[in-house]
Amino acid sequence: MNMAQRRTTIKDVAEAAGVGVATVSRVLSGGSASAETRERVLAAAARLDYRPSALGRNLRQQRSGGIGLLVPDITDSFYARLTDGVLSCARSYGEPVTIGVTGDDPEQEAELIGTLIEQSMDRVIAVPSGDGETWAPALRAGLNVVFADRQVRDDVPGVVADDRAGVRTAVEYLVGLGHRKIAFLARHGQSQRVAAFTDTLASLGVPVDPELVVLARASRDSAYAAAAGLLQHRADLTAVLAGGNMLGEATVLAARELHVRIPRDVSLIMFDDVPWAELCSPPLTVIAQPAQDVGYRAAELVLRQGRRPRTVTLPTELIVRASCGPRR
Amino acid sequence: MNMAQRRTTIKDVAEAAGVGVATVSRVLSGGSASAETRERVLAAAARLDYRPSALGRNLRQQRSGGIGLLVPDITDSFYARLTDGVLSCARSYGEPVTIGVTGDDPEQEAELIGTLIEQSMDRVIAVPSGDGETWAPALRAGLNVVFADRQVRDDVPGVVADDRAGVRTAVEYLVGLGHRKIAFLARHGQSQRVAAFTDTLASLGVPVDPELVVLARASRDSAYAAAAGLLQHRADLTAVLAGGNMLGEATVLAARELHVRIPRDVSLIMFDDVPWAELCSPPLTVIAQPAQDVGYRAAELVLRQGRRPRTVTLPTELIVRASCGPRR
DNA sequence: AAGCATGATGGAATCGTTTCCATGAACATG
DNA sequence: CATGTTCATGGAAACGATTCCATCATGCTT
Repeated sequence: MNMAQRRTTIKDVAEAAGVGVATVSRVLSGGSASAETRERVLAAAARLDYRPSALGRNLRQQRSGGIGLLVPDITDSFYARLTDGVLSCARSYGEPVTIGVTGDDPEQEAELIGTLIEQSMDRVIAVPSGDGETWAPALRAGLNVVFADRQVRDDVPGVVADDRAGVRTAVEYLVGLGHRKIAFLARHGQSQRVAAFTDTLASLGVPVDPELVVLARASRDSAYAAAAGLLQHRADLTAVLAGGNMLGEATVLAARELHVRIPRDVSLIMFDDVPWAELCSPPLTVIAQPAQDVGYRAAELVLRQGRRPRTVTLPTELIVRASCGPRR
Repeated sequence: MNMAQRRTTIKDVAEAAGVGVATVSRVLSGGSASAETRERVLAAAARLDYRPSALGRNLRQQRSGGIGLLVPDITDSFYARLTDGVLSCARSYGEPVTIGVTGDDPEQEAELIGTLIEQSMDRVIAVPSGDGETWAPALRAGLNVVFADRQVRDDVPGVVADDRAGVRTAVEYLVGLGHRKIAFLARHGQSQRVAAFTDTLASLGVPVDPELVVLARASRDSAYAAAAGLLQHRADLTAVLAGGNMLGEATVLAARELHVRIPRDVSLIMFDDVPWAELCSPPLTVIAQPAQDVGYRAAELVLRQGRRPRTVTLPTELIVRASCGPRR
């Protein structure tokens, strides 16, 4: 049997090149060495196909390479794109990324943080669940954290999309079309967006009906229940703003089920531009968020540990397709 | 400033409990110890909030915890769900997962494998790109690999969806509706599916037109180009089988662009059931694949290193919606 | 030519854990 | 009582890297 042979260590290379281990280490990490020695060491390393063990290095240097990434749900297109951004930045630094899904549950999040600490990961990008209190112990332990998509603590740098502006633009657009009874279908914890929603309505002189703000949990079922309930009980509704692609999906589905026509009966704007928004019938008007950029910038922030700005806000964009019409 | 203080080590716990480090290690990993000592150690560990360093452990034990996961594109719903399955299984074992995206490019794949080896990851789940030759060095080095979704080597266990059966069912369904000119829009490397496609046509006595098998690369652009080309140049076409959700998306988009109506002008069946398939207009008939299960089973395989079956094949299912009609 | 600066080099310590082995105590058995 | 057995325990050696420090050779300056 082809048993796993012992991996080649720095010691093997040193022997093969006829030098000490210190010299090998120096040559390989760009320290000073004579041209001849350097060549011998490099040749030996290549010949033996030597790869330094990250374990040994990290143990010695008291810092794990690699960055941890915590997202609520990798299945959600938004977080998948965010993850893609993180990976693409991390790759250019040669840093491995360890990922975990929190299910938007602070308890699971805390458990995952524990795992990361055990791995000596000192750099973490997270879409935080809950109120951010979960992060207090990790921060005290000196963890280098950057929040993405949501900002729940002032003492942690973050990268977010400008959802306040996104909401404002969307609401202005709907009001401009004559809508007055506009519902906001939001996920728990999107208080920023809810605030922007009511603020904008108020500033446009449209009466705010608190019952038209409906909160759902992160699951598909919860989203559907919220959307269906809204469409059923509020026949006076003329427009819906969905606070995420899952909520948008649920709204389209519920509308079809209940024979509510979009945009003829109600107009719909969805947060986050996903590929299927264009395939939908009608194609959905959306507030596009730069999900990949959010991830990329967050990774930059956590890798360049020098200066750390408070919060980076990336622009959103209203993409008008065909799911909104004038008030019926 | 709250500088990152030294982490508490096993030595600290030993001192606090008034025992040797060996005893602490034994107590914490379930070895034998007197009841009184055990209690003292546990108390000290809890008091100091001690977490053993995975780095130290792994270095000593010559095996990195954790499993590596290599997928072509995390943005693709199929691979995202597969990843979700891997994560959910890995979590129940308490194993961290390090993820990398290959872009379906053997070169990037090789680079990522190198990174994993540097991390001393000895367990890897991969959706292999190319012909699997990339994996020869890693296997020789004793890496514990499981393939997912594609099977490109006989000497590596794998978990795949039964795409041959899926293709057969789909083609039989289309032929049953009267279709004769059926195109297969496939990604490079899906030779299994292509073979199943032509075999099924032949067995049903339908003449096989090699020009109706079109290959695209993994990108969105390439998929669109292939779909558009097919619909433009083959006006005699009556049905399309799309070999993946990106190809399906491209077909719907291209059809809409070219004013080809689905299912009136051409019928469409898409591989992989994604959430938006139901939102599409018309809702898409699909071959559902158990993406999450594929990931979960692959993780089980790589974690239970005992017996290793050759290949696990999971069933696919034809879900009939509204994108197929009788031959026009 | 002596003294000094410079630069290459290797030995050894270190990181935090597990695990081998020796030690000693307690206990049972003859 | 002597001897053997069991068991808890702690010291020390690994694991594979980096890095401090001492050593030595070389070249330059005075």
